[in-house]
Amino acid sequence: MAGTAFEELCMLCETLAKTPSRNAKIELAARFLSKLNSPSEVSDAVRLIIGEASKDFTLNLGYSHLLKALTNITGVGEKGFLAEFGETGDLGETVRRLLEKGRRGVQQALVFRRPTIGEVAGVLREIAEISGKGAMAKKLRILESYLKRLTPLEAKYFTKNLVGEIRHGFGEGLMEEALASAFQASPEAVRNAHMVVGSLGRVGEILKEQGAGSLQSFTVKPLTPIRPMLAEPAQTLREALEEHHGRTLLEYKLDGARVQIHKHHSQIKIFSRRLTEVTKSLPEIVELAETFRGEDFVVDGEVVAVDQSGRVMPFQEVMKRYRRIIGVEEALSRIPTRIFLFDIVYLNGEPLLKKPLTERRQLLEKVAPYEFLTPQVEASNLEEAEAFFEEALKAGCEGVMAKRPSSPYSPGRRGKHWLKIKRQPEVLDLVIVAAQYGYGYRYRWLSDYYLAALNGGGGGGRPETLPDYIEALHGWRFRVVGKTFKGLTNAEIEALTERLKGLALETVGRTVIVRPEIVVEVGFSNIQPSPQYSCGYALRFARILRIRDDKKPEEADSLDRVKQLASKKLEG
DNA sequence: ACTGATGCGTC
DNA sequence: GTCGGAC
DNA sequence: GTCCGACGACGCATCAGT
Repeated sequence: MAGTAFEELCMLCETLAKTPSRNAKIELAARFLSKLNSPSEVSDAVRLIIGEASKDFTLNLGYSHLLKALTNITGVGEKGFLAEFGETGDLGETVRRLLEKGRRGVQQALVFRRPTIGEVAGVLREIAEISGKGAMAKKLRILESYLKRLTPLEAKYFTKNLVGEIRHGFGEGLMEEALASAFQASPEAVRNAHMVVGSLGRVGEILKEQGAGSLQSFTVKPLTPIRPMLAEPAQTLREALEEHHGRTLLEYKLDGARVQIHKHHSQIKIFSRRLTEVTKSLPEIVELAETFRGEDFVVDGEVVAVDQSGRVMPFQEVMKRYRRIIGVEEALSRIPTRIFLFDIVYLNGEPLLKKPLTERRQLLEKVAPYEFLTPQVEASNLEEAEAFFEEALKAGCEGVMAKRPSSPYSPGRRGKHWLKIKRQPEVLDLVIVAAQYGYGYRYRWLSDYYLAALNGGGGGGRPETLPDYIEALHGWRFRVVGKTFKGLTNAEIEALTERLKGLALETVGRTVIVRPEIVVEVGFSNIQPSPQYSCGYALRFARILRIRDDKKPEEADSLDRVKQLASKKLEG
């Protein structure tokens, strides 16, 4: 049977982008999916529609290579490219327009038979599989020749899949619904299968091949990762207690990396939050898991870096271990890690997803020694909760988790069963020294802001990076400590854009350097040592709390204050 | 053998 | 990871 | 309540260029 044209999928996506109603989107996608010919076509289509393809296999092609390829095809330089990009803020749309202008793309495309969905997915897969010496050149050659044979519309969605920005408001959540509708399955069954299988494309394939009934058999099993359960943010402990009807289980929220440890007979595998395998990076955790009781299990936890005395180290430290595959042995002794387990979802042949948390915790305690469990208490009033929260902060945590005692383990879902309560953000008053035009729906606005502290002296070398250049232009009176795009409403961003344009000093690419006049109150979770900013510090999770029109730039916080806060944290 | 650019995955 | 906004 | 899109800093791996 002939495959379905990729062009049809592109037209669906165009329609999805124009359709605001979620139900209508689901209906459109479902109708499309149910028309497809084969399991593999459903799989490919699902991936290409929601941009799962670029996540499923790593292409190692991004903005720069795309620009190179496009320049080779159409002769447009970076300037022309940026000019066109500035019109829409969308890479895929930019490619479409440039090809249309060039005409060459169109005419070439007419020579060829229209590619099918399967062929397009195949090309992406082919690009992903290239590695080794000369890989980038090879990837570029394929990209170029393929862009040439595509129509502008096809090239638009090919590009979107390449860079992983589909931007039609139709993501995983709605695709689950669409698959359910297309193949007469219940959304819960599809969701459940997705949690266990990890890839929606694969779920679609199974649905087409074996029908809705086959989804029932999907459940957690060792050595196959499942999506980890997630938590929803909550502001206060009081809120958490109320949500959980006056009784909640509190746990340390450690600042590390999520791990899922599987044991099957003697084999151990460790998976990350996004289900990539990190077993090789954490040999000491593997060794430890071998000593746990139980033939088969799947446990969930957080791995953190610790110092020689066992104190929890900052997040950056654990990242030096987490995905390392070169020099693991050397790093092993330099940066020891420690595991804190908080859940178990499978034990000796039995899935535990539906069992209440309290029961799972009891089983976990039988599998792993106490010292490897995340500290947990039951709190039934605010005093108990607050005491535990303080204790958690003293131990170097970001805050606590509050979990409903009766809750099941819902893989991949974020809900009120698990709440995370972080400590209050720290606050600084900083100056906006430059701003960058946004992407997607924010492309017309200066939506991303360079934040700077007053300089007490220092700096003044030769500018090497854009932040350096900004600082130099301001006579090194300010030092950039981070960037943020968060915290303002669209209306505020729009208004701020106008103000900033009025303060413009110089434009570099999509960045506008401005007179340092606007002071903003910035909330953040942490100050980290920065290899990127020449002042040596950077804010983590910065967001604007409010614009401080009552403050002059001279009244902003100083870099010295930043340093003080950073060192206080280390002692804390 | 080393460095810088680029991409990806962690939070 | 956080945030605002749309459904 | 749920989903989506817009983007932050950082560390590691890989590849290209020298």
